[in-house]
Amino acid sequence: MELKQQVAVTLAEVAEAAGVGESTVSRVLRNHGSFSGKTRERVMAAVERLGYVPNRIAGTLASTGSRLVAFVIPSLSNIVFPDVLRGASAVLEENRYQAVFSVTDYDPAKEEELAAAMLAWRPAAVMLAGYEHTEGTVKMLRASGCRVVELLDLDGDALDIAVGFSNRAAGRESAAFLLERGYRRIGYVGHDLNRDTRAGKRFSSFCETLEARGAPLVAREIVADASSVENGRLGLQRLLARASDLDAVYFSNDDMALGGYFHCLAEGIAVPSKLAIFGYNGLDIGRAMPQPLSTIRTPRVATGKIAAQLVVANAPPQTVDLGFELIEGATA
Amino acid sequence: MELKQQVAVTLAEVAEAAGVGESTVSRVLRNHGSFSGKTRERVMAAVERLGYVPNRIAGTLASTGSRLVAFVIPSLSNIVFPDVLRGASAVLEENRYQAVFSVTDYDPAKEEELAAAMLAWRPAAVMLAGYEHTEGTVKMLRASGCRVVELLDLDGDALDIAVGFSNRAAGRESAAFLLERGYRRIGYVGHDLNRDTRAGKRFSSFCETLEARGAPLVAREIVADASSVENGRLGLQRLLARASDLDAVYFSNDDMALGGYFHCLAEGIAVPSKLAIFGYNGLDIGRAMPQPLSTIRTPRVATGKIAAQLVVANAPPQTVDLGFELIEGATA
DNA sequence: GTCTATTTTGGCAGCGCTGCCAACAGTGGA
DNA sequence: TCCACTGTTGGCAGCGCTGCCAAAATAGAC
Repeated sequence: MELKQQVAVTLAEVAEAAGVGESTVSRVLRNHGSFSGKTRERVMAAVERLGYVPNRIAGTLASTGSRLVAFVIPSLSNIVFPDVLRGASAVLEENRYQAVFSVTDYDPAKEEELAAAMLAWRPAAVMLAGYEHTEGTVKMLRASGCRVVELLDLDGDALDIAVGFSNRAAGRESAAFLLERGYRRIGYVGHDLNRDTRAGKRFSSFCETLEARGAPLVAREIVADASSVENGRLGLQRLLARASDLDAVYFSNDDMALGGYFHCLAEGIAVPSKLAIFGYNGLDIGRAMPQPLSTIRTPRVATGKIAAQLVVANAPPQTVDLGFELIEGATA
Repeated sequence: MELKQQVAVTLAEVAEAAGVGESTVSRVLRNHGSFSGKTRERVMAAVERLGYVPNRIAGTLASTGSRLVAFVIPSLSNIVFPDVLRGASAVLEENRYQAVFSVTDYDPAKEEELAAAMLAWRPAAVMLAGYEHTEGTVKMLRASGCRVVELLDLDGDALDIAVGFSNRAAGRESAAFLLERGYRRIGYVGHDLNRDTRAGKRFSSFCETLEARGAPLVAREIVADASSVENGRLGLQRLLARASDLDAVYFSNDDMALGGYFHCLAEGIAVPSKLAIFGYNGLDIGRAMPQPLSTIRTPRVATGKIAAQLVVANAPPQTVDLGFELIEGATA
């Protein structure tokens, strides 16, 4: 196929071809320092002619900071994280930063391992989900000297920068909403809470609110693996098998809720008159449903965007609460 | 907050602390070359004590190849690409490779720009979606000497490695399926085809097949922006407003199809007796619908996985057809 | 035309690591 | 005891770039 010309063109070769010094080429290419217009042209011509592509590895080593931003995220199946990446990547690309990522699969030990691997690239910042990290991870991040951004959670103490919203508040407001609508026999269908600690926080504050108002959770069904539409459907089916007289169900997220809604459609359970459904995330799909999903819309893309902006601007340590929005749909 | 100890620990410091030479530390850490057990222990103790994190930037510069794999993908909203990343990232992490990505937003010019930025990191491989690249991109990739993997499309000529399936075949089989089921007045609802060239290929071979069998496409509706459930719903609504007597609609993907299904639910259009719906992608959500979605399941995760494996193994140039599976759901 | 202020330029020492090579042990056999 | 061998080890020259500094060129002032 193509012949691998392993030997890439170097700065020195460009300098020679343009008949100038290396540092001059470097200055021209980075548009930094001073040089004459004539020099600039000659350098650019040589760059063009040789097809020179600067070596950022060398550049980063020689200068101080890298323009890499490392994302250590729990999952790519849960749309939340692609959304965050999407918000961040636009800002990063504009500012000529590069996004690197790895996926922990919600495993703190793996997070530690991957964070270490990331730090080896000396990134400008490391972005992580939430506050629950191993001691080792925290120690490493602290010692690294690079910026740390914790995303999508505000219920805890930030290491450096935190951007997101309160999951506890989300759980609380969801409960309050259902109670205000008059639901009293409320159930829950969720996915693995030990791993997804943010879902766990929502659930526990949801339950606390219900109890405080005298209508404690009636039943719950936790599916073993990750959240999905199918698991939501299955979860609701199982929950109703055990507690058929529920009047509302809170789901760990919109995917699960959609599954629950499908179950109701398939079984002819009237929503919300017979059973109300409430989700979490505010995915676009919820708006397109025959009955718009009642849920909480979270600022996922904005979280990524703001996080990236703060990193690019090298902002001081801070916590940014982007809030969330309760969507009064037609399912609860 | 945390004090930034900008000065990271270096190999030399570890060597000094352990009372050995730099190369010895390097050998121990990479488990490469020979060294005694005693030396190993002393080195590891020093590493632990100082909290040393190797600098991969320097390592990569000094050695030949980098362990970076660059993904230049069109979108993160379309679940297809997170799925591919997911498949790849597991393999890459196992092999201590690092994934870097950027998002082109389906813009070839942006792809060129971003590919150039990626090449500056001297990645081991660049992964791109499909075959449609600018001349500049192709030239750059060829000259770079790094592996190039083109994903999710096989209808064209590969630069180096290609992994995916034929979108034309997918369009053809979708058409054949609908025709065999007896549908004759078929419409199409899709999203921006100029940008998503793979959707364009599916559509054109779909139409060709219909025509060849004497039942040309009756009507089509192309929504302006990206695919989404809402756009699918809206698209079908508009399409039916113009052509109310269709008996089947082919959607550009499952998101769009789901939107169409929701429209039917909301309007009381019986599926599939009054109107059949056919999608593309085989998302999990389709299985959980009250009526499972008829669609084509594409090997998205596997595409990422195989691509990563080939890169890790430094396999020779090749084209891998992973095929796809037609799902006979209940909507067509 | 001289002299100073300013702009433009090149040389070169690193950045932290790897890879090569030479030096230095141990080990067993003669 | 000496020799050849295998197993360990350290020194040091880069990898390709940036940043500093001094030198050279140019411009401006008189």
